[in-house]
Amino acid sequence: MSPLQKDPTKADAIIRAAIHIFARDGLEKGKIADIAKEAGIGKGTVYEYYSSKDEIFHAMVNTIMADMVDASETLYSMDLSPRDKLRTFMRMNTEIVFEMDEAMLIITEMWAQGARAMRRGEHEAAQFFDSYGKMKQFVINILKAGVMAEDFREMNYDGVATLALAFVDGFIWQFMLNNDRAAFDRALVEGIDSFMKGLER
Amino acid sequence: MSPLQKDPTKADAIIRAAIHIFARDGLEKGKIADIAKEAGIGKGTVYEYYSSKDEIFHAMVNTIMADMVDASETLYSMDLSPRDKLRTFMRMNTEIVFEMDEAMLIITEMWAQGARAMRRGEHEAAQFFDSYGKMKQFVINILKAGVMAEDFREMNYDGVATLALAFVDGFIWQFMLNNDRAAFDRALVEGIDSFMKGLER
DNA sequence: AAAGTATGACCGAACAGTCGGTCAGTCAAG
DNA sequence: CTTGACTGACCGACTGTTCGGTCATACTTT
Repeated sequence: MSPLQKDPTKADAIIRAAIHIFARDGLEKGKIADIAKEAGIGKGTVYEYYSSKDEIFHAMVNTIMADMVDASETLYSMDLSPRDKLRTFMRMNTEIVFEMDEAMLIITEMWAQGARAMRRGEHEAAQFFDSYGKMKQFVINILKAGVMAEDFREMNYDGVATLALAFVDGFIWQFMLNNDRAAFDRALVEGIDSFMKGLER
Repeated sequence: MSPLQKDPTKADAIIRAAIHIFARDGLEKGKIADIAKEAGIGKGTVYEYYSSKDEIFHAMVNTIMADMVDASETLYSMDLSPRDKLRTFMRMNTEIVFEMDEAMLIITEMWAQGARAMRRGEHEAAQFFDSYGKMKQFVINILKAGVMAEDFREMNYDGVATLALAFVDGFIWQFMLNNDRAAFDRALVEGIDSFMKGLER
C-alpha cells in the first residue's frame, strides 16, 4: 500500500510530476506517460511505485492535504491574541492556498469526484473530511478563545467556522480564473475586515 | 451555431440528459452513448444537433448559467428594504444553487477547465465571467442602496460583493459532500447573520 | 385520391485514435 | 551468476465521431 519501498526519492518525484501534469491537463486527460517523462523515468517504473492511476490520485491528495494542514498548524500555533490570530489565520491561509494553485485545481476535481461517489452511496469516499475537520477545529478553537477573552460575541461555533472556511474556498475560486493579484489583495482585506466585524460583540 | 434547427424539443432533451449524465459520471467519463439513451434517441442523432461533445458542454453551461441569473434577477426585483433584500438574496440564492446540485458538479468541473485554459493563455475561456458579473452587479446595487439609506456602513463595494458571492459558493461546497440538510440550514442562518452584522454601521 | 418522388431526420455499425496497464528483456550492482 | 530495478514496445479496452442507409412525411403529378 505505502509507496515507500525502493527509492523514496522516486516515489516523491512521481507525485510532484503528477501534481504538475494533472493540474495542467486534468485528472482524466493527464497521461501516465507524461508523468513518467516529467519525473525523468520510464512509464513502466511508475508502476513499480504505484499500482494504478487511482493510487497516484490518492497519494497525491494525501500529500496536498498534508501540506495544507501543516500550514494551518503552523499558523495556529503562533502566539497572538484571538483577534489577531484569526485575522492572520484567514489572511495567510487564503494566500497559502491561493499560491498552491496547481493543488487547488486537483482538489477541486477530486472534490467533485468525491461528491459523486457520496451520491452513489460510497460514504467512505469523503477522505477530505479528515483534513477539513482539522482545519475547522483550528478555527473553532480560536473562536472559543476569543469568546472566552470577550473579544468576540457569543456565536454558533460550527456555523461561523463553516463560514470562515467557505470564505477561504470561495474567495480563491473567485480569483482562480482571472489571476488578478492586485484585485485579489484588495478584496481580501475588505473581506476579512467585514468578516471580523461580524464577530464583534 | 445555435442548435435551434430541427426539433427544438430534442435539442433540449439532449441538454437535460447531458446535465444528468455528466453530473453523474463526470465530464470526461460521461458517454455520448448514455446521453443518447437517456434522451431516448440514437447516438448519431446527437450529432445532428450538436457537432461535438465540447459543443454540448458549452450549450449545457449556458443553460445552467441562464437559470442561475434568472433566479437572481427574480430575487433582485423583489420589493424589500436593502437589508431584507440582501438577506433574502443570499439565503435564497444559496438555497437555489444548493438545489441545483447536478448543475453545481458540472459548473465546478467547467470552472476548473476554464482556469486551465486561462493558464494556457486562452483568455476567451472565461465565459462564466458574464454571468458572475451580472450576479455581482445585483449585489453591488443592493449594497449601494443600503449605504444610501444609511442601513450599511461605508465599504469597498467590489470587495464586499466578492465576499458575498464567495460566501454562496464556498458554503455550498462545504455541504456538497455530506448533504446534511439540517446542518446546512443551521450554518446558513448563522453565516448570514454574521455576514450581515459585518455590514452594520 | 392514388401513386410516385423528394426530403432530411434518424440511426447504429464501423472506424480510428487514445491510453492504462503488462511483460519480456536489458542493465547495473554486489 | 543472481537479483531486482528499470524500461518502452505492445496489447486491448474504450469511446468520440463518421457515414451509408432507412423510413416517415409531405409534396407533386395524374
